[in-house]
Amino acid sequence: MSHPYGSFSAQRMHSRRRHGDRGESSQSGESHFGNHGRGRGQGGHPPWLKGKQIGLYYRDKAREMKQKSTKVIKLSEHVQVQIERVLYNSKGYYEKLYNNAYAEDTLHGTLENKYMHIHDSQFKRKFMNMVSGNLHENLDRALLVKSRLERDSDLDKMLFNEFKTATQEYQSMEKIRLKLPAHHKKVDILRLLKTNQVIVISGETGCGKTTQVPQFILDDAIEHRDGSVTRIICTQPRRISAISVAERVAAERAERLGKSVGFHIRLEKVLPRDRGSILFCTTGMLLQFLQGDPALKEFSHIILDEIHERTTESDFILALLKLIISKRSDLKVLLMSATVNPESFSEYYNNCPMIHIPGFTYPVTEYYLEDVLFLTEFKFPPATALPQDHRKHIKKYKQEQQKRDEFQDMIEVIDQLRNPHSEKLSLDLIEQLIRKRDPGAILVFLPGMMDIIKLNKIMLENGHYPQNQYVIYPLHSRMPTIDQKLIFKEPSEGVRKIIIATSIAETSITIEDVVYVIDCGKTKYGKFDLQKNIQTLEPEWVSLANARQRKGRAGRVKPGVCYHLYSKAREKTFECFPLPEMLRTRLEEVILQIKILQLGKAKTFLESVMSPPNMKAIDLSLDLLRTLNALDDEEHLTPLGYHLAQLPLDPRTGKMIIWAALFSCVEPVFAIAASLNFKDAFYCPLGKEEEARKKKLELNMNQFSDHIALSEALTRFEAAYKRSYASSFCRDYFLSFNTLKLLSEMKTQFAQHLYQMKFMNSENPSDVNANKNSKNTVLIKAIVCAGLYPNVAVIRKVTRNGTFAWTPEDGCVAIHPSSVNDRVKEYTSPYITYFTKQLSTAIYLHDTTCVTAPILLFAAPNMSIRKEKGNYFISLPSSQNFACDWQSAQLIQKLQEQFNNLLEYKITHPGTVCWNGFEGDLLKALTLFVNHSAIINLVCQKDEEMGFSESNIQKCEDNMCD
DNA sequence: GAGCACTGC
Repeated sequence: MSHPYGSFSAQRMHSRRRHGDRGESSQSGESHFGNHGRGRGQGGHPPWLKGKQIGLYYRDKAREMKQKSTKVIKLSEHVQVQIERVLYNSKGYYEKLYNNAYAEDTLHGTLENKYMHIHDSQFKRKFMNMVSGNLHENLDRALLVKSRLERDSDLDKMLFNEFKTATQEYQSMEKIRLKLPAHHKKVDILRLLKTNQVIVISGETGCGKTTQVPQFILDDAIEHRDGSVTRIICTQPRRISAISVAERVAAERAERLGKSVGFHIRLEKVLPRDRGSILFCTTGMLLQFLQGDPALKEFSHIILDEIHERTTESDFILALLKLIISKRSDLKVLLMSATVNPESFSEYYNNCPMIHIPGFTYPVTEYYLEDVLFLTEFKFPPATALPQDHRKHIKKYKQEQQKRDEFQDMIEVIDQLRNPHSEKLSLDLIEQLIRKRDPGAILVFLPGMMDIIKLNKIMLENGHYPQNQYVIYPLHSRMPTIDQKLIFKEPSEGVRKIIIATSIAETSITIEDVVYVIDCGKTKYGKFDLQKNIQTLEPEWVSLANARQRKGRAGRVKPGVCYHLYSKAREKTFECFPLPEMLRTRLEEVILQIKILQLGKAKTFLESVMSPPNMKAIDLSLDLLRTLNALDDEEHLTPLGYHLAQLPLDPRTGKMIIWAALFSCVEPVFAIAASLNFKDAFYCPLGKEEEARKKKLELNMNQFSDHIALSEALTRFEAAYKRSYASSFCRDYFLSFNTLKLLSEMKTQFAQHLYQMKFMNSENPSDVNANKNSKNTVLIKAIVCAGLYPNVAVIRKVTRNGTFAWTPEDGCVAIHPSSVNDRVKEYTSPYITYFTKQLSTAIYLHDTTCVTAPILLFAAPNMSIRKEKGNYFISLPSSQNFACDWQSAQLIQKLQEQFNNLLEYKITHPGTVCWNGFEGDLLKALTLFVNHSAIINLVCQKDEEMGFSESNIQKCEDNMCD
């Protein structure tokens, strides 16, 4: 019987001969010239060479040196045999499964033909419906289906009677409700709603719109015996607010959650009764409901709250609701926003009516930088970079004014404002301002963590803030708040509370007793730079809306004071609102949503949102989705895209968990996917940064991987949780208990999804059959790399200032100091894969895993083999090249083809892997391959070609020092 | 030597 890959033998001979040739010539080179150094003084080239020959001699010698330092990929005999065996068995395997229907029919146009090779199954039916449907047909179809909101007169009567027999508790709560400003608008709102399908309600925090408006509607419906056809949904941008608002409303109705009021957020819900009820949920949750209920037949009223925040989710739903209401004339929509520009929402909804609820807050006195400078007599450091004539001008100006003593202070202030430093954040100015305030809690807004750390340090070290008189709380999403409850309480007599916060204190965290707000006027914005094609995070001036929100934080319990640390003139340059999120972020997930809701072409739909994103941004995201094989050339969802669109994950991490299910290693990969998508649980504890870093290094277990550290943290947390010492574990390792708890619950959610998709046999993420390879760290890294591919960088230089790597798109990048791979003495491999790359003070890779060449070859979707001057190279789409042994390269490529076949089959025929058959053997061979300890170096490209010269690294370092 | 803030059947 002839070997199916018999041709390999001949080629092997061929390749050996080629290598032999070079071997001989290099040997002869050595023997001729010995160990001569390069310099002429040491002998240099042989004396008999002349002119051009000398040049050629050095060229060849350089090549020779390069060749010697380049190690070549060559599979060990053992691995070769395994791969060859699998390849032998692969012959005809998928053709048989596909019934030969596959090759010819993929060429023809219609979708039915295109996916003919997929066997009839539940998956195929669902998938075909999805790819061939459109929203209008779906809405028409959905409207024919009977809704739960059918009139039921008995129920109407029952709800009415229940409502009329209000308890004492209800009545006492009602007294408080009647005092809210919203109450005075109750009649107007209900009247407006009767004659209009859509209305806009504006009002500041404290006016009671969020808690009262849904109740106005519900109570009115019940009183008019419409309870059985009323179900109100009210969306909130944050999980916490969905819960707390629901709790508040239930309390006002003297009920427990779950009767007429409930909430639903990811991983947690208390649902109210089906009818005659209000459901508070996160905006993302409504988006999920839309997948199963495109006409929103389950609801009579949709209330979108806080739409002025312009999140991607609320902007998306605003556009989608416009389509839905045209087919559902009985659906009422209420858009609720702060008083910033409610007109824009009205205009977007065909000039629908607006109603304003005045808010109630105590007056807040505002001061600007000029006032603050006057007050503190603060001086900025001298401006050194001022143009000469400018300085002369000031001098002259000052001389003229010198005599007018009464204005001297004012003039000095103006002089200070001319100093360019007045535009920069001055922590010293803030500290002096804090020191001179009268009693009352102070809230300071700063742009980022470094500023919080520095200000905290200044205050602790300058001796003006003794612990018995001051208590300082740094507030940042990545910092543990030492005593979470104390921060909300009034401190004891004679003690001053100072909170140093980021924009987290603008909306997410409310501290009631704040009297003074110090607003530095800057915040960090995450954006997407289309020109440079990179995510950025840089401090910028806040918008007027943010500034107003910050000011409002001072007047919650009594009149307050707000100090803006920018001039009145600077304020004139501020934008009215922050840029809508949809214009700042990548659009892959939005596009997948458009596809799963069957809204047609991404560009067409996105043109209909309030602030349509740039076409280039859409193209970039479409390109990535095609690279990931989630969309095809006609922008249709592929079978993989269909799965990915249903997962509550970004598509790259979604791909990761599907692969993990196939390779039976779900626990660690779920942990990593959850951490990358949600947030990692590592805290940055003030003053204990080094200790925390050591703990993270310990969890990395010498694997050179932040991702492994994330996984290990969750594994140990879960073990600790079972034995009830999770809290102390979190304390010891500087981890967030709440984050880890949520991450752990997300793992279960992923398992449920993959179970429904049939990639797992159990809804339990710890199921043994789904975790056969969970201890295989190299495989975990390989799957992480496959999900993150082509995010690969090559480490080039470790300096005192940091670790620098190279990526094809950006050239020089730096590894973020929080990564376990920052400034490692010796890396196991120069390649690192990463999830987040962000431009701040430098281009940083935030989370990294060191990966070997075999892992990269495994992660890449394809590779090419080329021959150059007698040597063979494997080239990857992510720009790495490896010198290789010809036969090994062939085997690796064939193995990859077989793996791609397996993936395509599995994705179109969801199921778990049978480990005792061909599939199992193939995956085992791949696992063996990624574990191959091939000692392989990067084929040395010239530094200049990589854009990686010494001067470039220097530039990178200089930027960082700024 | 450093990551604004959110969110998902």
